Amino acid sequence: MSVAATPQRRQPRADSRLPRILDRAAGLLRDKGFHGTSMRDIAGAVGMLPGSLYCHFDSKEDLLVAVYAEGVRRLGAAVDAALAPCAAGEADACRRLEAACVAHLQALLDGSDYAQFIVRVQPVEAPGAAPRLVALRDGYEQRFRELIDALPGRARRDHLRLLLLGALNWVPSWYRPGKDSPRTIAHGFVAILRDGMGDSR
Amino acid sequence: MSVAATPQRRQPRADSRLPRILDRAAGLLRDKGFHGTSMRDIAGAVGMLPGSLYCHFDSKEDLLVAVYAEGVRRLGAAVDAALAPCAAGEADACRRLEAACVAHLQALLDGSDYAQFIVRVQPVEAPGAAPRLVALRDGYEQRFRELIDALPGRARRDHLRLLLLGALNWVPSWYRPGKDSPRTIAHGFVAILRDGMGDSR
Amino acid sequence: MSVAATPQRRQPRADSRLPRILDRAAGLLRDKGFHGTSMRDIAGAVGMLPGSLYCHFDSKEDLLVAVYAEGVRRLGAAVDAALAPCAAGEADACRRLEAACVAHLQALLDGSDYAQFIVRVQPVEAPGAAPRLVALRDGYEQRFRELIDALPGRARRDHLRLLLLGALNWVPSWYRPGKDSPRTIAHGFVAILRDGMGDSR
Amino acid sequence: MSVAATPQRRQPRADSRLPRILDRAAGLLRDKGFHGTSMRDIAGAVGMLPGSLYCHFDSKEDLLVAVYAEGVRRLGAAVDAALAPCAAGEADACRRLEAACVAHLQALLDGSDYAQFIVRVQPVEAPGAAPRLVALRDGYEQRFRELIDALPGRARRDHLRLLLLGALNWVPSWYRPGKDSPRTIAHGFVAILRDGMGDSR
DNA sequence: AATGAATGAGACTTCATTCAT
DNA sequence: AATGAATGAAGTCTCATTCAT
Repeated sequence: MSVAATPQRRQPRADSRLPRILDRAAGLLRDKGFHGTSMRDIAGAVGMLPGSLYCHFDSKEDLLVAVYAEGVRRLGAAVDAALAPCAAGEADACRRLEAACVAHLQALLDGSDYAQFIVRVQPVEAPGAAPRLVALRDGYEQRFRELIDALPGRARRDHLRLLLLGALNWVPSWYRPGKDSPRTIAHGFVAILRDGMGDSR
Repeated sequence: MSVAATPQRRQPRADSRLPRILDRAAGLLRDKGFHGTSMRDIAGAVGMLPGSLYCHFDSKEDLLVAVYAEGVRRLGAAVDAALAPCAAGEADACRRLEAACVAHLQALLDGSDYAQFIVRVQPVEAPGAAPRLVALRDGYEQRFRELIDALPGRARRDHLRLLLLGALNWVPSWYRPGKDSPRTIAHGFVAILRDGMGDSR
Repeated sequence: MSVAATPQRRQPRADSRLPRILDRAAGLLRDKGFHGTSMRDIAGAVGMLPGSLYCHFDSKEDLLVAVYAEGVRRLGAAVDAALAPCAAGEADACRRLEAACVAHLQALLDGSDYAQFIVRVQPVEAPGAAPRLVALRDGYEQRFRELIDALPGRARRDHLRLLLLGALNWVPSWYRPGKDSPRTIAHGFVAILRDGMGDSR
Repeated sequence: MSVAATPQRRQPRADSRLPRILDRAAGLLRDKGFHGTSMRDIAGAVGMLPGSLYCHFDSKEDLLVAVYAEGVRRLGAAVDAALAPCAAGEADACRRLEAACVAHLQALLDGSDYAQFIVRVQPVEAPGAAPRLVALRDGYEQRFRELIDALPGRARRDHLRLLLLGALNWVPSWYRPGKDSPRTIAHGFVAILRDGMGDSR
């Protein structure tokens, strides 16, 4: 009786340069956008030849999706970690939202290149990748959907969520380090939403 | 013999193709961004050859600035027109802001391609044009600075302005025609800011 | 009453390099085939840069079609010239066919690069161009269809035509200059077809 | 204790993938030519990686020669099998040629990919392999040289052979299955050569 | 015998821009 | 104001091939 055919290993080698590729690509894509970043740029930043990138990705759009997925994974992990200490009882709903916003904004402003890359690159720029990017983004934003649904109050949920996420995601376009910290900004935004403009202290 | 010497006109000829160039460029730049839109694309959309664009602009970045300037001019005019009926007394501050937001958002969602182009193209994409783009944008946003400074309430003015403008400018990335109208969304956002989430009706 | 808008001239400039491009491309394509000849090769042979070829053709396949069309034009003209002196009466049918075969084979062996290029490049090599190539080739071969239909005898017309054209077009793959001349070969082939192998003198 | 020392087998292992490589390569090379077929294509068709092909061949040209040799072997075997029943007496010379032509054309049209590959790929496409390819092809065509030398009649032997083989090899470029069978075409061609066009029945 | 990653060259094509006409 | 042709660089991607594992 023969042994079953041993499956050929499909797992990457230990010294794979793929993580480095994703990291550098995230930074370049954040700075210069999808069309402004060339495969040559990315390869050069990792110290490979442009063609070598195609050992890891079938196309530039596939590379974009891979970076996006890694970014969403990290951003989601950061928010989940910030939420972990707080229980999910309704009494804490507002505090939980605030914690998530702080984590989101910190990732966006202080963190690695991934978060800014995610809010900068518009799916429409890469038509072949757009559906996958939108799905990834939706998966992440589901967290905020649930947090906001758990809030008390009578404001329309969708308006609240879109107002908040839009405002947060727009911050990198005017943020300058050294003034208000991400935490301060996030607190300020949530306070305005909680109390309205007349009563924020 | 001619009638009284006609002063030489300084305004462009009636059949100039420049306005058409700006219009088409606005649409293409909105859809595909600065690096994603080629001079060839723009020329083709107007029915000229790429080289002919250089009769009107010295470079692609100059063209970008020209489109941006025209867009800011239109957007500013739309907001100014919306504000004209309301006096500037403090009593109306909140209503004036709301009118401006509605105009801004309508231009962004219903209007021509210019407004979306302006909120989509990031100055950083075109380094040589960035300072001029930022100056133009700031000139437009000055209106909101003044409107918000005129508001009563204790909330931080800069937080309020950045929260509001960020949220508004982010709308095109999720807006789908046929659901809430731009007016409804603008009202909703301003209501949340005015009253906080607990009390919006 | 205004004059009609003068149509903008679309005709090429007098010193166009397009004919040279076609000539050089024909030679290279004949020698190395479609996939074996690069745009770089062609551009280099004309003394231009690769990208400059795209002023004249939208793609490599379009260039191929242009060379093919020119080749078919020349080949057709050569055969037509050879047929011009002979009247089209049935009595001459066999002589007319012979004249056409001689002209075809001379073009194929002595003539410019175009004819050999045509019989060497298979339409299937360039899928996007294949239908156009086949149409061009059919247009040329129509001459032989008519010549053979005009022959007396009971042999199947299609077999005769395909036998003859196939044999002629295959000649370049074994022909060596200095032995039998194209004229001699053509005469020999036609004689065999006319008389059968037992009686050719 | 083992039975009489088994001589070490020199023949390839039963599970070798080499035959499959040759088969798939023949099909791809027939369809797309030497330059149009990549090592990646071939590897992919066999389910291996491109580099793995170099376990079997030192270069792409060597692979080409191997496929060509296998094709010539098969084609020769088919013709030899068709000739086997007929004795080699002069009385049968014409019938023997006809049998060989039928076998050749059947292999070319109905058979595996090898025969079409052989008549399609021109030795000149792969300079490093050309001499070997020509030698292999000549070895095969020697059969037809002898068959035609054995014919009665006064027609030039070389013209006859080249006319016939050229016409046969050109058939795949116009053949469409469903109309005349390979056998019918071969019979038609040989009849024309035997009797001339005036008398074919 | 085969893999997965990499190489270095080169593929086709497009880019912004120039310039004589 | 516009054209048509050209430039030189750069774009994404594929090529045959190598090699440690």
